[in-house]
Amino acid sequence: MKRHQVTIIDIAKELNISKSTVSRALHGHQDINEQTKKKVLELASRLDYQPNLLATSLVMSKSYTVGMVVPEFLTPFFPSVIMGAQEVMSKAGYNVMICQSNESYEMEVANTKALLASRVDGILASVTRETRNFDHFQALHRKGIPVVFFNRVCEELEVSKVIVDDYEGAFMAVEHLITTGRKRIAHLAGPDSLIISRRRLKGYIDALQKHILPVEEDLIIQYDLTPEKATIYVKHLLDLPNPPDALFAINDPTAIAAMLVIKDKGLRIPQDIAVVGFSNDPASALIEPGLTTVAQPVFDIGREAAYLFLEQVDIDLEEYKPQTKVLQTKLIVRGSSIPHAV
Amino acid sequence: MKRHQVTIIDIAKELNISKSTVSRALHGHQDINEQTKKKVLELASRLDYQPNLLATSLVMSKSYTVGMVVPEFLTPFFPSVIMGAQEVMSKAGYNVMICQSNESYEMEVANTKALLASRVDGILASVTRETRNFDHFQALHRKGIPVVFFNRVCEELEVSKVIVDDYEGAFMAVEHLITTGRKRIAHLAGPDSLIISRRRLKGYIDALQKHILPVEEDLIIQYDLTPEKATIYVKHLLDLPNPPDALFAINDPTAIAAMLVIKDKGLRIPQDIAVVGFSNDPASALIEPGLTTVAQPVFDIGREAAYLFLEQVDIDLEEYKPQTKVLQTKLIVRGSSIPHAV
DNA sequence: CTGTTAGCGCTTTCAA
DNA sequence: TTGAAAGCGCTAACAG
Repeated sequence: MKRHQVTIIDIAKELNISKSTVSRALHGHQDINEQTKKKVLELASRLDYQPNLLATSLVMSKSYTVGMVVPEFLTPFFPSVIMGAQEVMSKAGYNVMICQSNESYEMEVANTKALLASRVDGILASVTRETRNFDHFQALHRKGIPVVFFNRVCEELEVSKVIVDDYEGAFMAVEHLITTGRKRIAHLAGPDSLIISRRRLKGYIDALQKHILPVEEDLIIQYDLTPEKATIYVKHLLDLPNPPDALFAINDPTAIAAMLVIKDKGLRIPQDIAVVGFSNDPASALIEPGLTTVAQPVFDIGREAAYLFLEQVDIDLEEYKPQTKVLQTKLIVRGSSIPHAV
Repeated sequence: MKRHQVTIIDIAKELNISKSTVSRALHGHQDINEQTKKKVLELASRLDYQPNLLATSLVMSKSYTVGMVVPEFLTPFFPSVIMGAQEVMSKAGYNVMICQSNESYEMEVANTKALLASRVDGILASVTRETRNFDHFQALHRKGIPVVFFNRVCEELEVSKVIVDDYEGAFMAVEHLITTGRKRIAHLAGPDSLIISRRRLKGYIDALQKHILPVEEDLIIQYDLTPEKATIYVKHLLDLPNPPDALFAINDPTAIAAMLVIKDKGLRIPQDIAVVGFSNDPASALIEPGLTTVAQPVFDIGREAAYLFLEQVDIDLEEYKPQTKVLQTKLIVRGSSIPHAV
């Protein structure tokens, strides 16, 4: 159905010049007659000429496009990261192809394949909660395509990464609970496959130990981050013979799900049980009481990932030493941990 | 830096056959020797051959990619629509390129240009709150590239659209407020440029008139959907000598912003003032009291948009008659309009 | 069943 | 300053 789109050949014919000249005029090469250049530009805009990126990319072996694959984007966390990355990428003349794996390993693999087929110049990725095999990223890396992980990274791969100081954030959060008088702090943790889970868990444990509090196995629950499971496990924790007086959740959605269960049970937050999350999603300020949480510099995560890509895109694979940027977190105290706080 | 990626020529050389044969083997054409086919497939997978979509698209003048441009994706509304569209597009063998215009007209224009440069086969779009000129979409349409609008559509363009019954939704919402005893219902409306604003406003007015309630100019405020402005206008409404006893907001973010202002002022929701939103964002169930709102079938919006694209992609431009799908909304009653509701 | 050829739209030497 | 020619990776007639 498509009418033939305008090409440089159309312009060349119309002007009785060669397509090479048109190409040069369009790109403002130096050795070009001002007259012809002007004519070309005029005609191009009159015909609404749009360069065919497919053709350019093919001949240049460079698409000026990077792929971004995120596990979900219903929560504002990843969209914010994407916006940060887009900001710096578009300034650098790159397009960003956004893929969403929907927390499915298979989708993630399909996404990376599709991006590879589109010959992206690089990939910025955060893996799904079920990804345990990283061959698809390994393959990209072997093919010389820069990969930058952010947030949910793969430790084994020797590529650049941007993460936040999950350990420190978790430590602060739990220490805050301890110094405000909590004795039995439960932790609803993420799956062991995600490094962020392991690091936040470590922060939790170390904070307890620093303050000489016991680390109790049955107060630590690792789960797969599906919302329904969160509800089940929180109920389980509350029904314990000796229930916790505080809960540190791996992320805000988990914490919010927990708060709903707690309120539903008629328990008071924070009097009966305090809750702390991680991420500072906008929803954490809406719920009542406000959710105490660990804020991450979302836009910066995206920006830094983009910078790390740009640093390596035009240099030799061998010359590049992967880097890991660690961004700082910040504790946001609200009413879910301290009565009468905001 | 990029090592040369494996091509069909590499495979052909290795096997001492022609690249056409390789191409045929890869695509399972009928006239191909089972033996050679098997050898090709084996070698291809051994070398981790990935077809170059750029080349294929170029020669076929078809990219099997559609672009989606949305005004924002920090709120789950558009991401959900995207997921719906992605579901049907990927089943049909298409990739989806997601662009986010950040509510900026200029970004939107840039997005469409970039998609055109990537030679997408079609575009599914929802315009920004500031878009008043639609030449960029007009241009696509003239070039024979199918455009499907959803949610925030352009009425003037003769292309397919999917919308929800905004009028009906608004009418139901306001009628609900009236039948639960509200007399002075304010409306925080969207900008006049968006048809959804106009239709929801009309639903509001007609509901009032049906119930013989006056339509008061100073209870209707049109605004540009920026969060800060919402706050200002709600304060203004509350400070009126004769303040409203109910507020119907153009969407949930606006309604939630309003609730925060109202609570901040020490007024009770819904006793002093009832609030109703539009969209049924997840946050509307989290805030207290729960926000009464009009639910839209978000995934279906995306799915329908995708179907409308697929219907027209392979037929002649002249043969296709644009359609408008209107999906139904549903009123979700929560505590912000009725005491003791959920 | 397979190879040869042309061409998709573009950039880039190399000559003129 | 410009044109001719080659080639990016692939598909699709057209012969054989």
